[in-house]
Amino acid sequence: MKAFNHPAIESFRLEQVLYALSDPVRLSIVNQLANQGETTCSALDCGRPKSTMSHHFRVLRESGVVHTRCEGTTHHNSVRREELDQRFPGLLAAVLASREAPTH
Amino acid sequence: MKAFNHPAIESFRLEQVLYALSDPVRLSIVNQLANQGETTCSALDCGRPKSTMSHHFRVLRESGVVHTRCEGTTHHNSVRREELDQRFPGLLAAVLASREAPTH
DNA sequence: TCAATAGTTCGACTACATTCGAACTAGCCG
DNA sequence: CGGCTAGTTCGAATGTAGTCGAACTATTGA
Repeated sequence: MKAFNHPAIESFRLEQVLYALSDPVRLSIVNQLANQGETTCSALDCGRPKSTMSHHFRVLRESGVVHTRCEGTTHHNSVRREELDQRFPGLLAAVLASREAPTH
Repeated sequence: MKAFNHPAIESFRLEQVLYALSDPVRLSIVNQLANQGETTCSALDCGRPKSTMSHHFRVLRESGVVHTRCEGTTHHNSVRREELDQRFPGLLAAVLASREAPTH
């Protein structure tokens, strides 16, 4: 398959990134990628069909959050950590650190 | 007017906060509140009718981002800085710091 | 060449968001 | 009381997003 067009850092838009991260499925994807490093689409279990997952990966790619590397028929996804941190310092770290509600 | 029900810190949900901040109008509101401190609804100029602004303030209130204090007929709005920072450390700061694209 | 696998794209459906005008509520002041 | 002002709520119109099955593309391997 052909490679994807990933947006350049300068064209990242804060609203778009926040929107991409505001969906539970996508937030779960990003958390898993952040924990496991590069991961294929099918290795993430979100209990949803491929077409749905593909849609969410596209949203994440187009916002600049995720990079997809094609190798044969498999797609290796990773979080664009350095670039996100350069453009929006501290944002990703804050989001990743805020997964769970505090114990009460 | 009667006071609003503001959610408690424990019930803040990350997705909801990110979603609230992912709208340009609401992001503008939050930025203005962060800069100016407590501000009335009408003091914010977003070029939109009252009903639209009221809707956005409600979204911001219900997500926990904004607190509204009623005094007579005017509503004083402010960002719930300490509580947000307690629940999602660094998130608000990162969002507020990321307003503009870098010079290029 | 044929089948299997990984993932995308398309189309349809449903649900929800944004927007705004109009009507409403509540407090203030003459 | 009557009018003014600040802001909410309602309802309708429009747009957009999430979901999924079905069809498709591309690659690997027998």
